[in-house]
Amino acid sequence: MHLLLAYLRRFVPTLTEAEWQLLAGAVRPAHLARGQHFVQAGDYRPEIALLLQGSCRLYYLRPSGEERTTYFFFENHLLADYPSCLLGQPSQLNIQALTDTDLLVFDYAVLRQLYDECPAYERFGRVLAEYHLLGTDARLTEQLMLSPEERYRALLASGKTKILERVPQHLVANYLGVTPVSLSRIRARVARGR
Amino acid sequence: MHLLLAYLRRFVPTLTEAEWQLLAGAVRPAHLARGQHFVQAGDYRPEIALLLQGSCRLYYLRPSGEERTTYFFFENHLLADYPSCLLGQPSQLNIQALTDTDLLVFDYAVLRQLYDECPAYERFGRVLAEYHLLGTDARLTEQLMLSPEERYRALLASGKTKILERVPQHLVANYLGVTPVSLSRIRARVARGR
DNA sequence: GATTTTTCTTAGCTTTTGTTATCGTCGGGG
DNA sequence: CCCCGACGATAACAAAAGCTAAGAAAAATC
Repeated sequence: MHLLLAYLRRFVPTLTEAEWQLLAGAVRPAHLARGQHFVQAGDYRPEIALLLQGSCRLYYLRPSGEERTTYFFFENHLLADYPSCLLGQPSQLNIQALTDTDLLVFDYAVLRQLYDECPAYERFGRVLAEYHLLGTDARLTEQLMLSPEERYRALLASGKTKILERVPQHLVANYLGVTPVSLSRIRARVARGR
Repeated sequence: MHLLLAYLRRFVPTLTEAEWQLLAGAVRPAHLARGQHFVQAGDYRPEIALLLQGSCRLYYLRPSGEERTTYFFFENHLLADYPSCLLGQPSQLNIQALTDTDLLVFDYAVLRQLYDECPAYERFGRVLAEYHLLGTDARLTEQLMLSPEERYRALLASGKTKILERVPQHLVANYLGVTPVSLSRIRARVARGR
C-alpha cells in the first residue's frame, strides 16, 4: 500500500497524509494469474492499477487475428487503458499478465472525482500525463528516425533492458515494430558484426 | 486574442474572464516568415504559441545531417517544444514555418506559475497533456501495427487530409516513416490498384 | 516571362524485411 | 519419463523498401 503512496509522491512530493487518505480507501489488492487479463477489448471497466510484482503486456488484436504487443509493464508502474479511461469508451486494447502479477487497483472514476475535489490529485493527473507523453513521444520519434537495427541497438543501450531480460523475444519484436524472424536476424548481425 | 481564449475554453469550459486575464497580459503576437524557426535545436527558450494563420513543421536533425520531419502544425493548434519545457532542457528538435505564420506567444514559465496559482490552469495543463498523449499514442500504435501502405491509406481516410493538401510530399513521407521515393511508389500503387 | 530551384516520378539495382517452413532446444504437464 | 507445445535460429524465396540518379513538372524568384 505504501508503494502506491510512494508512487504518487514521486509525481507530487507535497502530497499530505490527509490527501492520501482520500484515495487510499478506494484501493484494493488484486492478483492476476499468468495469462489472465487486466483489460480486454470490448470491456468497459475503467480501472487503474499499480503493478507490485510481475509483468504484463499491452496488445492489440488485428482483424486478421494476430496479436501485436506494443508495451510492457513492470514493477512500480501504472497499469491502465488510458484511452478508454479518458474517452469513456470501451477498450480497444488488451492488457494481459505475462507472469503471476500482484496489483493495487482503484477505479478511474475515483481519481476523476479527486481531480475536482483536491488540487494535489489534479496535479498528479497533469504530471502523470506529461510523463507518459514524454515517453510515448520519444518512442514515436525513435520509430520514425531509426531503422529496425538501430532501434534494437537503442534498446540495448537504453535503461529498458528489463524488457530484453524478462519478455519473450517475439513480443520484443512487436514492440520494436518488426517480425520475430527479422529480430532474430538483426540479433545475429549485431552479435557477429561486433 | 479571443482565439486563444476560445482554445483554452475548449479544454476548460469553465474558465472565467478573471482567470483568462491572468494569462492574457503575458501574451504577445508574433510573426514567422516562411523558413524561419520558432525553436531550433540547442536553444533554450521555453515558449508556447497558438498558431493563428499558416503552418509549421517539427523536425529533427540526424547526425548524418538530414532532416526528419515528424509533425505538422496548423491553425488553432498549440506550438511548443513539450520536452524542452517539461524537462527544462535545451531543445533537441526544430520547429520551422512552412509558410508565413502568425502566432500568439507566451512564456512557458508563466503557464507553469499559473499551475500553482490557479486550479483552472492546472486543469488545462492536465487535459492538454492528456489530449496530446492520446494523439501521440494513437500514432505510435499505427506505426507499430500498420505497413507503410496501410499508414498512407489510413492518413487518406483520417481527418488529417490537411497534411496531404498543404505539405510537400517528401515531408509527408518522413511523417509516415518512409522515404520520399517509397511514398511515391505507394501512391502509384494505391492510385492504380485503387 | 524567363530562369532557377524545389518537388515529384520513374527506373535500375541493392539491401532489408516479410513469409513460410524446418529444426533444435527447453520446460511443463501428463 | 516422455511427449507436446512454445520459443528461437536459420534457410529459401518473394515482396517491399532503401539508394542513386535522371528527367519531368510545378513553384518560386528575379
